[in-house]
Amino acid sequence: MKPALTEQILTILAEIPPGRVTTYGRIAAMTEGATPRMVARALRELPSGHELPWFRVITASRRLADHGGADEQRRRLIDEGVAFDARGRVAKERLWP
DNA sequence: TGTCTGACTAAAC
DNA sequence: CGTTTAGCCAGAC
Repeated sequence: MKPALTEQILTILAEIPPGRVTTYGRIAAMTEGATPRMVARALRELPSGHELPWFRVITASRRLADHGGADEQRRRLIDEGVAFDARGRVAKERLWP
């Protein structure tokens, strides 16, 4: 039987390479039926202490989603070498896959 | 069961 | 490029 959507989402999340990013919609499309909102929910529900790269998930317009951890997210991406342009967008070459 | 909400998106201006 | 709008669908109440 197919794994729960949440499990599929987290499995995909764990495969995003360092220095690369992907979008809510792309992750959703890789699962068997999840929607971008479900991906967002899955990230929000992540327990603290996990080691999944939640900060490598951005919006379809390649900006950071609006949430409380956006500042930390931007910092961690920059630490990995992901740059933001003057309008706060990530270069599309950084998209994974 | 009905209504509201949200770490989203695509389309229309 | 920005703002708005409708669609989306699983949780919380």
